[in-house]
Amino acid sequence: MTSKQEFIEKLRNSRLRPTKQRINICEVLFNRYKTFHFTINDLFNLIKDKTGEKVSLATVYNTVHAFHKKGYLKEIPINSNQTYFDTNVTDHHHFFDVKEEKLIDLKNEDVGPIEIQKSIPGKKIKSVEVLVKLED
Amino acid sequence: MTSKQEFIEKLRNSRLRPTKQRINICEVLFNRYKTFHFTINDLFNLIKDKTGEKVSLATVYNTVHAFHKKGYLKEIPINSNQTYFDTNVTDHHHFFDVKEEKLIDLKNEDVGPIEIQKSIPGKKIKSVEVLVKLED
DNA sequence: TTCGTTGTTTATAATTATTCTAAAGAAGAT
DNA sequence: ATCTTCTTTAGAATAATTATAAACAACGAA
Ligand SMILES: [Mn+2]
Ligand SMILES: [Mn+2]
Ligand SMILES: [Zn+2]
Ligand SMILES: [Zn+2]
Repeated sequence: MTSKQEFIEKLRNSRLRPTKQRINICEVLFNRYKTFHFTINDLFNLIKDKTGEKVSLATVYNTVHAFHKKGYLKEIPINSNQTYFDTNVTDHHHFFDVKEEKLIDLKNEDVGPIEIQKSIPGKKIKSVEVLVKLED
Repeated sequence: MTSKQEFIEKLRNSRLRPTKQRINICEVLFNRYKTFHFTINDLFNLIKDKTGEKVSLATVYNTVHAFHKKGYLKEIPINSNQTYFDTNVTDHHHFFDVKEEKLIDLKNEDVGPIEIQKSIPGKKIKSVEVLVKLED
């Protein structure tokens, strides 16, 4: 996903109007080779840096939540003062470098298949996530 | 762990003075048959309910952090507005019922062994936690 | 293209979990 | 008892996130 046209289509397909702000956010989030792990604040700053245009913090929050809801972003469960998101929405797991406060992808094959043997009546499994904390 | 004397010893062993407040908190946290998953606010309210004595919120925070540092409590990585803690400090994993906002223990045998095949130079693994989100 | 509608952005305020501060109090040692 | 050190506490400060509501932009129909 690389061109502005594609972002516009992507937004249209989700019934999100393709505004200048959302397209800029798409550029920062999705115009990359590698997966991107970020906090709202990371993103907020990168938008200014990479596009030269400022988007209000409220819009960054709104858009990230909209993309999350549409399945374009994944929320990574860690305890931090800030919430982390991930552009890689496939099933995968993470290292979290506690000192650097950085997430690193783990491929499924790096972890192996996880079979949950217990079940709770009336509930079904929504996601299975492994978090591996790293220290020096 | 059941008697007040034991809590006093436990606190002394950790070089934490056995104050009335800390002992009350121990009663609520550790005088139970089953593991206990809680937020600071849960605990704050339970102390009043179960002991009849009020402990200030700041002390609840201080004590939970002290116990966490001493290894008497485990912090559970989930994305929530509040931080969850666990009196079960053994290696184990969790279900998180997203609707009820409740944690449920998973025994290691319910998940199976997890072998991380990837390593990061200069870093070592501190913990491996599986979080299974549940929906209706 | 214009117009009315609906969705979006924004600055700013509100909320809320958590941490900090500093003074009063309690525990421990001598 | 006295001194020191640790602890508790109310309240203030911090900081991430969410809510508000007015200005603005995209859309679709005329
Ligand atoms: Mn979200
Ligand atoms: Mn802690
Ligand atoms: Zn990832
Ligand atoms: Zn547990």
